Amino acid sequence: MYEESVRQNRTKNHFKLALTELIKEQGFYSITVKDLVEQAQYNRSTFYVHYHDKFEMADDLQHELLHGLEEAVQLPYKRRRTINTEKLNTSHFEIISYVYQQRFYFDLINYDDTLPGLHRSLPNKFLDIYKNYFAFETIGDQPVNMDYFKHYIALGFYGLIQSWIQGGFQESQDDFIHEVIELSKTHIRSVQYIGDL
Amino acid sequence: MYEESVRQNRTKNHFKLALTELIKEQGFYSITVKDLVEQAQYNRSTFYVHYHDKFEMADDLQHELLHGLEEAVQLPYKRRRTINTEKLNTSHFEIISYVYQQRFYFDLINYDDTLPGLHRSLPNKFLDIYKNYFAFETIGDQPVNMDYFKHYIALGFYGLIQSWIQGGFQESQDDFIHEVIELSKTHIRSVQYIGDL
DNA sequence: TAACATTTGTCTATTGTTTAGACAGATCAA
DNA sequence: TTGATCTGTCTAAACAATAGACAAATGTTA
Repeated sequence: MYEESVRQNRTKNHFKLALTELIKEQGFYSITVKDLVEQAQYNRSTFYVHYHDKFEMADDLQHELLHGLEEAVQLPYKRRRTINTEKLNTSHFEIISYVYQQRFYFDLINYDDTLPGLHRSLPNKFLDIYKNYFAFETIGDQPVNMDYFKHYIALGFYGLIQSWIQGGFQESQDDFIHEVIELSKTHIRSVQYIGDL
Repeated sequence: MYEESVRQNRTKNHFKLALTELIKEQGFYSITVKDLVEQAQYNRSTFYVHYHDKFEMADDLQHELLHGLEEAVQLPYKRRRTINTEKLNTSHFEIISYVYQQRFYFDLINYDDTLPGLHRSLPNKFLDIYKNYFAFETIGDQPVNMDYFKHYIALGFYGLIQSWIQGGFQESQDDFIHEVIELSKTHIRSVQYIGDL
């Protein structure tokens, strides 16, 4: 496994930024490598040093974003917020924080001709996270189909994030968190993060 | 006069970004070169390749911003907005556009311990611009002290920009432009841009 | 104020990224 | 079908970024 140097990452980040800008302007499909290097202000050779083609690059960006979400969930409690977390666990804050911090990129879900596969992979990542990192307790003794339940919760949370993104992040991060808490009080009362047990 | 390469400018921009972030975090005075290179993720040697010290760098950033304002005024009419410009000339739109586009940097006026001299140089630049690029017609036949008048108009416009910045750009660019137009209807009816004559 | 630690500014040699330019083949548009 | 543009690959050369050392200046603490 090769480590990527700081310099290489810097260059790749410039390309990712350029790609995102161009997707918003003209859509993914019509973008050429020439467009990319002009936007990013690099030589065409430089692009090929880092990527084989624009699809590899799009994958790289997409994986980075999805991986970032997963990492956010696993963050230790250092960065815990000074907010009443009675009903919402820390991981949810970290996810929201990460999305907001990377909002320029997550904004890509507002476009149709965007990172290939993003519209499927992003909700799927939320599902994954709920499957792998969260445990639930049922309230009362009525039996629940846990698989359905996780789908329900995961996609519900994704829906909230989605509407926040689609609204152009009108609400501040803190306002949004409060909204989510209010909603969770009525609907996801039983969520428990494994790390909390 | 040496031309700076694209690569050099890219590096300098990273440093300028880092400087701005650090000013907002800890103020200008206490920033060391070490802090800067850590924030910008460069080697300390690299900093000294581009700048003699942090003051030279701060000057560079400050001049870039002021110069950008002046260039905005001189922009041709290509980028003219599709808005009713009856009462406000194109240059005002360009200034507002530039400030918004560079809002991360102009935000620096909200800090006390910031780019040295910025709190004087910025309003002065507005004055300069009014002196050098705008001509006025007096309405009616009462004589007006033109020097006073330009100070009045220039600082007034700066005040509007300032409160927009200080409010964290709450209003959208278009909303703000409309506000300015409304105000200008009552107060700066006689402004004429030389290029418009 | 003495001792210690940190930061500064300058310098060299080395590393490694970015570059220009060429090429044949693929794709696009008229 | 022709001409134009874009692709992917490859070189050698240009150049920016780096590690590391140094003496001097500055800051900190006892």
